[in-house]
Formats: sequence, C-alpha cells, structure tokens
Amino acid sequence: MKEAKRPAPAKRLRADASRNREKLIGIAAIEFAERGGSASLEEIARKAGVGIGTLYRHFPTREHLVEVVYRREVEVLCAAADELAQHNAPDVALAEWMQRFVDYIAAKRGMANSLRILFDANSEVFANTAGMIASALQRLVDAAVADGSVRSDIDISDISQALSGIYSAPDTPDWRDRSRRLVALLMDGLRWGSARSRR
Amino acid sequence: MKEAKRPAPAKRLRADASRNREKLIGIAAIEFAERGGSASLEEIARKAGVGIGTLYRHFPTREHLVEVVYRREVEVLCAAADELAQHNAPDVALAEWMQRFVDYIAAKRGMANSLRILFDANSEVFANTAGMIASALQRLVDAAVADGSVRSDIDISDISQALSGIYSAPDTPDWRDRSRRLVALLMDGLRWGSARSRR
DNA sequence: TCAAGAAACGGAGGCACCTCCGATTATCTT
DNA sequence: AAGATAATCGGAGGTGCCTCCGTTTCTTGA
Repeated sequence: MKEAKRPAPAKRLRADASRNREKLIGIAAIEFAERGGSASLEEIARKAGVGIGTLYRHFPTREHLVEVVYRREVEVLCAAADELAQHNAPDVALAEWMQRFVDYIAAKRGMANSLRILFDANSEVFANTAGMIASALQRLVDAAVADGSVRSDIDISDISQALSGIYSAPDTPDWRDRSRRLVALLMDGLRWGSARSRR
Repeated sequence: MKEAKRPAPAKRLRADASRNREKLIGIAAIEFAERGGSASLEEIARKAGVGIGTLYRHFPTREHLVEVVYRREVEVLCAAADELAQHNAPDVALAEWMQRFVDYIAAKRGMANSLRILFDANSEVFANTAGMIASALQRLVDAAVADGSVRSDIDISDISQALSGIYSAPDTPDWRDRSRRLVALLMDGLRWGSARSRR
C-alpha cells in the first residue's frame, strides 16, 4: 500500500546494474565493519568483482556509499523487530532486539568518524534513521506492555536514553560484554512489577 | 622538578635542515591560502625545491604543517601590532591592525575545515593563538585609550566579539569589503566621545 | 684542514583516489 | 529472432599520499 509507483523516479535499473549494486553494498558493509570508514574503495570493488568505475558510478563519493550501507543496516535492524515479534513472546522479542541493537552499534563504532561527517552534511539521514529505530522500539514495547510481560509505566525515551548511553560509552575491550549485561539488567527492570511477574 | 635539561630537546637544526624548513613553511602558507587545506603536499615540496621525504620528515602529517603555518601567521600578525604602534598614532595603529586582522581571516577562511580538525585534535593550539591575538588587541587599545584618541569606557571583549562576527559571516563575494567597512565603523565608534574628539 | 660520524636529503615504490571513454551487455523494436 | 540503442561495465592513467632507505651534506674533533 505504500507505493503504487515510487516517490523517486528511480527508473528500474538494468538487471546487471542492480546486481552489482547489491553486491557492492554487501561487501562494503563487511569492509566498513572490519576496517572502519577508511576501508579502501578499490578493495571493495575488487571483492565485489566489479571495476572501480562501477563502484564510482553507483556511489559518486565515499559518503554516498557509507550512507547507503548505514541506511540499509538500520532497515535490517528494524525489520528484525517485526520478525522477532512474530516468533517470540513479546518480552523475549524486546530483549533479543535490544541485544541486536548492541551488536549493531558495535559494528558502527569503527566508522564513527565517517558517520559524523555524514550527519553534519545531511542531518536528514540521521533524523530518518533515528525515527525508524525509535518506532521499532515503540512497537516492541507496546506489544510487551499489552501482553503484560513488562510493566506499563515505562517511557520509551527512558529506554532510548539507556541505549544511547551504550553508544557513547568509552571503547574498552569489554565494551560489548558490559553492554550486553546492561541490556539484560534493563530488561529485568522492565519486567519487574509487570502483570505476569510475581508482582 | 621535571627537567634538568629542557622540556623539548629542541636540538639546533642543521643549517640545511632549517633552511628547508623555513622554505617549506613559506610555500605552504601561500599554497594553503590559495588552494585551501587540501593543497597538495607534493606540490608544496616541489615548489620549495625539496623532496617529498624532506617535507614529511619535518611535518609528519598534514595537520602538523597546517598547525605550524597557522601559528606562524598569528605570530606575524601579533608582531605587526607592536610594529604599527611604534610608527603610528595609537588610534591609527589600532585601526590599521584591525584591517590586517580582516586580511588575515580572509586568508584563513579557505582552510576553515582543516583548522577545525586541528582545533578538535589539539585545542591547546587554539587557546594559545586566541590568547596572543587578544593580548595584541589589548595592548593597542590600552595605548589608544591612554593617549586619549579613543574613548575609555570600552571593553576588549566587545571588540573581540565584533571581530569574531566577521569570521563567522557568510562567505559572500563582497565579504571582504563589508568587513573592512565594518571595522571602519567600529573604529569611528571607538573614537566618538574620546578626549581628543570634539567630545 | 680533513676525516668520520651524524643528520638530512630526496625520490622510487606501493597503494588509493577518481575520471574518462572504448568495449560490453541488457533491453527494446520491428 | 536479430539488429538497434542505450545503459552499464571496467580498467588504464594521472595524481596524491606516505614510507623506506641508499646517498649526500653538514658538523665536529683532532
């Protein structure tokens, strides 16, 4: 229902073009995660099995590529929320999704610098993605509250705050474990006093 | 006590080394002014008549070079304050120095981005240079006040504010002329009501 | 003054960036 | 189905970054 056509003219890409584009995005996601925002574009093209010219045609600048990869990953993360909700109890879905959020942030920390540049240049991207994440979180929480598996007196923005604290925590070796424990703790807090709990 | 010798070893450079260093700084100042912070380092080395290796030995990163050039220019600007004070009436010296400040800013605008990076990485540089400029301005104003050629009820920080407004003004083609007029206006305001003026 | 050692030079080499354009397809037309 | 056409591919090429190290030049002490 959302698109009869599409908002952007977005002429259908030729089959080979869209194949290459996807390939590039996939490889770029891996490379950026591994090597940070300064991964070599030529390396990405090479691993994707296309010429450097093809990469530059699809993504005129490094920032374009970073942006597309970033958007894509946010979309995947948010889609996972609905996926999880369908196959798990609401509170389990919420807990699991927050853990994935940690993983997601972990991957992004390396490219913090590139993202900063991106957001400075185009804060609309940031607003968009932040909104998507907030709304995914909202859906999960609503479902869990409706189900009675978490308490009802919680405010999404509190959870957001806690999660963003994870992002800005110093980058120590045990960051990831600490963050996971923090999320677990948060989840316990959310369950406490819920209709389903011992109360 | 921390050092029996010297905080920075600062061994005297060999004659050829210090010659090359000065040459590089001079050329770099020109190139940065013309092409902005992304001027080619190889081009700078070439014009200075030295190998690229020499440039990198003296300035391990682009930021090092930018920093040295920047510091140097602030020093020249501030030294000009005393020079002007010696050869002109105090109010004329002040007026002329502020005009030079405009020229100085004009040259820096191109490399705003590089400087931002520099200041983020090493805000001590910024504090230093800002202090030097403020103190030069203070000396000039004090002299003019003592001499009675500008009013005595002025606060340096007001002038600083006006000058920094010049820096942040949008980068239109007529920026420079506008800034010069603004400084002239400011100067009139400073003279108004001074002991020497019609009062 | 000269020779040895220290310091500085400088450019080749390896990698990455980005552009440009002839060769290669995919898609459309008849 | 085969040609026409337009979109896409891909890599050579020119430039810049930065490192490494053999060669040159300065300085010092006898």
